[in-house]
Amino acid sequence: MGRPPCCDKVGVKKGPWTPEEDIILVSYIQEHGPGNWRAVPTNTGLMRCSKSCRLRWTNYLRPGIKRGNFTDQEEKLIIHLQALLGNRWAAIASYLPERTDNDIKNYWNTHLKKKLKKLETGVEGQTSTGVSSHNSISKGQWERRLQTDINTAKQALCEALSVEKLNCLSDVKASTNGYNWSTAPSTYASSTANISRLLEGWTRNSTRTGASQANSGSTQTHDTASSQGTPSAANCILSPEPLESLFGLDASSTEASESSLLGEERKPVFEAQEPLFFLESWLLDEGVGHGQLSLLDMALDDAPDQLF
DNA sequence: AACGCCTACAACCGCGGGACT
DNA sequence: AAGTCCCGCGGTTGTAGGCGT
Repeated sequence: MGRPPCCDKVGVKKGPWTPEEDIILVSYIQEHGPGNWRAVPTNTGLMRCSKSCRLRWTNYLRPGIKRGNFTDQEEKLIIHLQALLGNRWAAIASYLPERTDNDIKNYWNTHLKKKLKKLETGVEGQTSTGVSSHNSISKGQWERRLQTDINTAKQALCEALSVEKLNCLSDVKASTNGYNWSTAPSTYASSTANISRLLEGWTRNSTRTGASQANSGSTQTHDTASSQGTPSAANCILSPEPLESLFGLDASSTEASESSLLGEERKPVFEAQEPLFFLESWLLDEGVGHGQLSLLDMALDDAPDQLF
């Protein structure tokens, strides 16, 4: 019954990865493609558990990852999405194809949380309107608060998009059609820069062979999202889904959205499947700052096409 | 110059869902 | 059908580097 056990925990190395380990891992993935993580330690001789290998790949070595400072636009987008989705970092990361969920999570915990806290205490004095404070307030209050959060975030997002829209879109497109090494910041660790060079050849090959390759290259770089039935942002950009599937507005998901609005937990009001251009459409069509239709309304309405 | 505190981020841990046998 | 395991996710921790005193 079942499968053989995962990597035995005896002799498993922990702690920071060395450049040598990185190269071994990258070389292996270059040859076999990501996935089947259980086989990685045994086949490479790495004294790491499969989980650790996967984590190292997805959070650090994977091509197409943008490192370094978050832009204002990214920051605002994260704030906005966090207000909408809660701490669903993987879902949020699907809107920022060049950032990993771990990165976003860290950035939220270290920067944005404090930033928002400061703003709250500064602007609103003693009242706390934090995104996580809804547990202590009534449902009606929470809904109104969420509405305010969304409107505020929406305005910020619009500002960000209007300023950096072109850059953003070109970056996103470039990174989805091929790995955008030109955006890699200079602060990227020298060891991984070497690995980047190593990968460069591989990614060129991968993008050349393109989408027909089911198990390697660009189609695998976002396997985290796609393997869970949640198309990555890259996939969404390249092949937009019908609206119904984007918003999950079949009976079950609408029900889920409604229950999320009334429930204890902050859940997404739409499935995290469509990236920036959905948000842009939403902003541009609606008119920011004075739009009366919110995402809450969207979720409650059964007519998604009225948004566009 | 040395020390201690703070910040940022890489990595680990535990859990849940789904796949596999 | 049931047991087992893999994979991915979110929360948390450990540590290195930066900064102020």
